Amino acid sequence: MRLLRQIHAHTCTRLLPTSVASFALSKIHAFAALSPLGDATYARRLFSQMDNPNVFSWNSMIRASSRQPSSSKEPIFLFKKMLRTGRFIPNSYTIAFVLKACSVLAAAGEGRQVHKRALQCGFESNPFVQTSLVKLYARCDYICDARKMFDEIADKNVVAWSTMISGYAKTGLASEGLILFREMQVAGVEPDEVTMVSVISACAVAGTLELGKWVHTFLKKRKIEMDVELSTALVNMYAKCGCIDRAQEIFKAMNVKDAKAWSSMIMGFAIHGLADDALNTFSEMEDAMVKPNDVTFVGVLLACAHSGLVPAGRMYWSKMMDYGIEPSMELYGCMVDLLCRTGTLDEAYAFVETMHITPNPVIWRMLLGGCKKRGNLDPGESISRKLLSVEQNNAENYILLVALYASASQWDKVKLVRKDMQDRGIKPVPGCSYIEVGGFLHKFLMADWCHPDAHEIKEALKDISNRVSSAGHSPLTSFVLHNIGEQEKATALCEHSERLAIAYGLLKTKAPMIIRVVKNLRVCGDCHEVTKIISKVYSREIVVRDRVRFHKFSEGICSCNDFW
DNA sequence: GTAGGGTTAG
Repeated sequence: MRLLRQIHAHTCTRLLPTSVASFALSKIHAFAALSPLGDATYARRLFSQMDNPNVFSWNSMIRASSRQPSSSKEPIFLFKKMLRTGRFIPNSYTIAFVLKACSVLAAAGEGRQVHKRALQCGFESNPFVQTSLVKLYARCDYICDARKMFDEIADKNVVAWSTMISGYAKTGLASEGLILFREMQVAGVEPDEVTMVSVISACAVAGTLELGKWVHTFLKKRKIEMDVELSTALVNMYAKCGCIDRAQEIFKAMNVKDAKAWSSMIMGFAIHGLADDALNTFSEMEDAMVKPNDVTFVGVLLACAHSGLVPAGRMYWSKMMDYGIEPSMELYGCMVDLLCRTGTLDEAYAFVETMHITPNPVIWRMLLGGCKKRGNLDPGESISRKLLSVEQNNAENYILLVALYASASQWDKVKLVRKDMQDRGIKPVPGCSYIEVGGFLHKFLMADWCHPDAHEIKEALKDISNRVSSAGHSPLTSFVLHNIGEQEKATALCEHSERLAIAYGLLKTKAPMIIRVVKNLRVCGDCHEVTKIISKVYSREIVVRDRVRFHKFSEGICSCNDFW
C-alpha cells in the first residue's frame, strides 16, 4: 500500500493524458480493492473520488464487495447503481461478477434478472457468463435450469463440467453427477483436482465406496496433488461410506488441517456414533488453535445427541456461544434433537422458544416426534398445528400426527387425519436406501419385493437379531453398542459372508433408512419405542429395484471404458 | 481484471 500510495500521488501530480490517468487510476483502485495486500477503505474512497470511474472500476468494486465475509447484497446494489447512472454498459465481466455474488447469496430472483440483462447484452454465449449461470441455478436448487444452461454451452471446458457435477452433488443428485463425470470422460475433457473434489463429494452422497476408492486410486495414478480440499473430500467420503478407519488415516496424514477438515473428521466420528473420538478430535482441534465454526459444533452436538450426552451437549452449546458463533438452524436442530432424547420435552420446547430465528418445519417435527414418543397429546396437537401451518404438503407431518393420535389410542382422530391426507391428495413417500456390496449397487425400497435375494436378506437380518438377543442383548442394545462406540462388540455379532454383509451394511451408517433409525434412537429414553422402530427395520420387506453392475476397477486405469 | 472445489440438524 505504501508503494501504491506513491504511485497514486505520482499519477495525480503529473500532467498525464486523461486516458492514461484514467487507466492508471482504475488499476490503482483494483489493486487496493482486490489485492490481499490492499486496503478496502482506501479503495472505496478512491472510487468515490473518481470523476468518471470506468466499467473496469465498477467491476472491481462489485467483485471486492462480494468478497466481504458478511453476506450483504452490496454487490447487487452496486450493480443497480451502475445501471442507474445510465452511462455504463455492463460487460461480460460485470455480469459474471454479479452472478457470482448472486450465487453466494443464493439470490435466485436477482440472479434471474441479471440473467435477462445478460441476454439483452448478448452474452448468452460467453463461457464465463454461462458457467456462472450454471453455478447460480444449481446453488439456488434450480437444478433443471442449471442443466439447461450447461447443455447450451457449446464448447464445455473443465470448469463447466466441474460446475455441473458439483451442482448435482450439492443438490443430492449424486448419480446424475457421477453419470456426468462419465460423460465428461467420454467427451475427452481431462478432469483436474477441482473436478475430482466434486466427484468424491458425489460418491459420499451416493455411498458408493467402490467408486470412491477408484477415484482415490485415480488421484494417485494421475499424481494429482492432494490439497486440503481433496483430502477433506476423501475424509468425508470414506466416513459417509462407513470406512471410518480409512477416513482417519487420510485425516492423520494431512499436513494442513483447517476448520473444514477438522469438522469433517468430527462429523465422521459423530455419524458413526463414536462420541469419544469426536469429542477428543474436537479437543485436538482446539489444541491445534484452529477456530471451530458452526459446522464443527454441528458435529460435536450430533456426537453428544447420538450418545445421549445431554450435559456435555449443554456445555458445548455454551462453549459455542463463547466462540461467538451465531447458532444456525442446523445447530438449533441438533440441540432440540438432543433435548428431545432425554425425556425433557418441556426443556426442548422452552429451548425452541428462545430461538432468535423462526423455527423451520424440521424443528417442529422433532418436537412433534418427541411428543409422539410419549403419547403427549397436549403440546403435540398445538405443535402439529404450527407445523402444518408452515408445511401442508409433507406426508411425514401427517403420519407423525397419525402416530401421535395412535399412541394415545385416539382412533377417531387417526381416521380424520388420514381422510384429510386423502382429500389433499398427499401420499407418503416410501423409504429408500442403497448399499454397494462387491461392486453391485443394491437399492432397497420399502414394501418392495424384487430383490433376488430378498428372502435371504430378511433371514440374515433375523439371524443377526436372534444372535444379538441370544448374546443377552436386545436388538436395541446392539444398536446402542454400535452407536456409542463399542463397534467391535456389535461387529463381532456378524459373520462375513456377502449376504450378511448386505444385511450388516444396512445396519451401518450409510443407508439413509438406517441413519434415520439410528438418529431416532432414544439412548436414554423409551426402549420400547426404539425396539419397535428396529423391529420394523428387521421385518421390512426388502427389494432391489435395479441392480447396477459396477465395473470392477482394475488398478485405477482411467480410460472411459474402465469406468462403470 | 473474469467462471468451477471440501464440512451442516430431522
